[in-house]
Amino acid sequence: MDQIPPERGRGRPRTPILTRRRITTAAMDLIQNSGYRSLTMSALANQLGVSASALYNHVGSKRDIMILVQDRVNEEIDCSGFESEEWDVALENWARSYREVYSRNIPLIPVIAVLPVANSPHTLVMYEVVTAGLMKAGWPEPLVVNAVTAVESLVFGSAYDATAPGDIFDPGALNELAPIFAAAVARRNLMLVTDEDGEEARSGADAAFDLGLRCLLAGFREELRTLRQGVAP
Amino acid sequence: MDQIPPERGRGRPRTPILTRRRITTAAMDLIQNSGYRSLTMSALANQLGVSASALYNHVGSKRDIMILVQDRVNEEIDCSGFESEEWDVALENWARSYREVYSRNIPLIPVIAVLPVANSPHTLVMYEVVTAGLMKAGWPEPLVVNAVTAVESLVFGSAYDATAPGDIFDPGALNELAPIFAAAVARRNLMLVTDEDGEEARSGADAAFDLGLRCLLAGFREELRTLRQGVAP
DNA sequence: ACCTGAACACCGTTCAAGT
DNA sequence: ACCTGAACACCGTTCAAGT
Repeated sequence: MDQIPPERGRGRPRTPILTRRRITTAAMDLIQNSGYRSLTMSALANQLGVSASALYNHVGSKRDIMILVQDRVNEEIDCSGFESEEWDVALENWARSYREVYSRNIPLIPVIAVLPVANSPHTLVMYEVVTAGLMKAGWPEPLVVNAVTAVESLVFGSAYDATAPGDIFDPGALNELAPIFAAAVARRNLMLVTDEDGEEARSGADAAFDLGLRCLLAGFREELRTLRQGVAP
Repeated sequence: MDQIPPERGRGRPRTPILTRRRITTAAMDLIQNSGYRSLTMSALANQLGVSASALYNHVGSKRDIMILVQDRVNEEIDCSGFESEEWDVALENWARSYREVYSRNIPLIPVIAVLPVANSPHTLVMYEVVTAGLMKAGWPEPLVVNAVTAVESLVFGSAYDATAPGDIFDPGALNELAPIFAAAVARRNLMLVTDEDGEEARSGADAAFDLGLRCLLAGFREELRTLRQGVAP
């Protein structure tokens, strides 16, 4: 089936030093060790023992590398709940894992959010698992993609939030511009440390995500119930 | 009350060419006319008839300018619903306006999402209106900030989504990796053009945001109802 | 086909020098 | 105090030249 490609020219074929796989792995290592800020074409080339211009024999741009990284990162998202759990529990677990992964990979969000899913195999497999799980649970086919997208939107927004400084809502010197808001922020912060069942203090971002996800899922359940009763047009 | 500041040195005080206000306005003009990509320090300086280094007498960095722009952009968000409407209707209108504004200002999202609200007067006023509206409607004080944050997270994620290409979910050549997902995407697309009450085709991103916002608000209403009945610990 | 090294066209930012 | 002009330390990307 696989034919040995005909050799063009006279030289023997040489095994290339670089492959897209190796470039992706090196990029992941670099990110893991020194963060996205240090992922530059020359740093990446240096890590691979190669000159920066050599990378352009295998990828078209730095954005291409981000896309490769993104597909690999999506493998870390846990979809296992859809095998055994109820759809709403599975969806919640998936959303939590999704948020955790992207709060560690914030610079990927502008990339993935606008990126066609074609050519991203692991991403597609993830969507397949989630879609199949929802449809098996009786979700109507035309709504599934919208529901998944809505959860993703909440996840991306919340991932940003998770990386924000804890005092992001402190009004500071402009306190008198927003007294009611300032009081609510203070009350929220108090709540976070003295949570009834909480030995451990949660962050405001976590509490907001918890509330949002819980209410979104409650709304989903209600939506499904309404649709099943059948609404006459 | 306002005293004329004492003159230091011998020179008479000169009126500066540049102010933070003027810089912000020029930045907004530049963005409006040629987009965020063309907002560079030298282009901005050029627009103001000044050299790039002069800007650093008034702002510490380009990020500072983004923050000034962001506070001005937030003025465009419509909060008027909280004056007259029910809290859920007002919150929905606010979220829709918020998303519309930020889908035109995507590059601000990474800035605002992580930005302390202090020193952003218009942003604070917005939060004040929303918070006051929710609390007047009976929302418990410790939950208000979390609810607002959850809506914002959905809004930011959906704003990204709104700028994505329409065929973002087409599996392309990897179709066989995700057959169930591919079918659901096709079915969704069909739904969009043949919507029962829709003369006008909506985008998938709009449909997803509609579903997400509707369900989130339904969940909020249920949460409030439950809290009002009082749950004994 | 694949890699090197030099060069290009930008960035944001700094700083001595002027007034 | 505020602006200029030159310079700095980077970026991603291109391209002729080598093998």
